[in-house]
Amino acid sequence: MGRSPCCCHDAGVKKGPWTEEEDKALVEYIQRRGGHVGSWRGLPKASGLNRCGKSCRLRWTNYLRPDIKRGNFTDDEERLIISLHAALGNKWSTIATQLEGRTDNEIKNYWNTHIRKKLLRMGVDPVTHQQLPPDHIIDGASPSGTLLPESLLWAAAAAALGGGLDTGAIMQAQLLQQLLHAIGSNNTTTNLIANLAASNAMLNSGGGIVPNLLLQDQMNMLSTGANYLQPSYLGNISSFPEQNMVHQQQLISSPAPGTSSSAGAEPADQHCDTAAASVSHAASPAPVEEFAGLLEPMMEMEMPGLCSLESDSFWKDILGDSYRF
DNA sequence: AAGCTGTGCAACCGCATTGGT
DNA sequence: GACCAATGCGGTTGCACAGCT
Repeated sequence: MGRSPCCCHDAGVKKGPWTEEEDKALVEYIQRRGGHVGSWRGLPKASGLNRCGKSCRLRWTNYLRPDIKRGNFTDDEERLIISLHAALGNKWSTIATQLEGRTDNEIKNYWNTHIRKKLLRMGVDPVTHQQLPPDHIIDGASPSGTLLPESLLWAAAAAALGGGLDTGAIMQAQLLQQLLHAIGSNNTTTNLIANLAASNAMLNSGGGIVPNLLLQDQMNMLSTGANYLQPSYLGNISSFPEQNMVHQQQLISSPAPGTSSSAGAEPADQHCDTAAASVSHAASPAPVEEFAGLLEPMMEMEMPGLCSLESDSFWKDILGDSYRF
């Protein structure tokens, strides 16, 4: 694909930090045009700036735009970033759309300078959001690189969504996580239904994904009841080290995967592994139909808002993908 | 006080993607 | 479908500053 030579390579174009005068010229020019830039490439000439159009765009979108929120990130914002990163990876621009007033560059910087280190300190791989092996925790180096089931699930969800991110879609993906977990664990049907009902009620209770992620009491619910798709360490970010110790102890004392009989109180990550392991060796010819059979008892219950497998191809597609993994 | 080191962040670079012809 | 221009995006760099020795 032919790529045009960038004006940034012109010898006379200024680089480096912007001056107040340049900022003023850029802001005034854009404001004169009612906030509509038109062509960034033509902007420098039209505004009298000796800058690359690309540089102008960056300066505007990352710094000068009037709706940019400055200042420290709140705990809620931090939690949201981690959750979204667990779901989306380094899709900073997509993540930025969920944080009003924050730019992708700002979030990316904050991730690299704060959150990433914090996760490493507590023994969580910032790439996979899974617990690091004990010998990796101290130095925080060399993430496992293994794409774990939760990531695969999210990848499938993201693919099914066509790369878009909307509240309902995330909620569906989260409910799917719950469903897969329920299948993978040795739940009784009653527990399965209770689990699903809990997560479904939670999904239906909020106005959107953001409130669901942010409300502390709901976060507490996650760690004590329903296995929602939040990294388990999100329950209380301020006590990462303490939580890590508890988690380590759980890992040491917990029975081998697949032998757990408790339904709800364990970290979602572990359950996800179990669920996916169960799912992955399910060599049945028609996993989606089999799954539909599991759901049959629930269909007699009142679960408003829970989509049906017959009517929602979203579920079929993702489940199919998940089984293929 | 001077030098060194680590940190945070704005800005840059280059590939990917999109849209028009 | 091929080509090109423009923009979007994520990784990386480099500078300013603070803290430490």
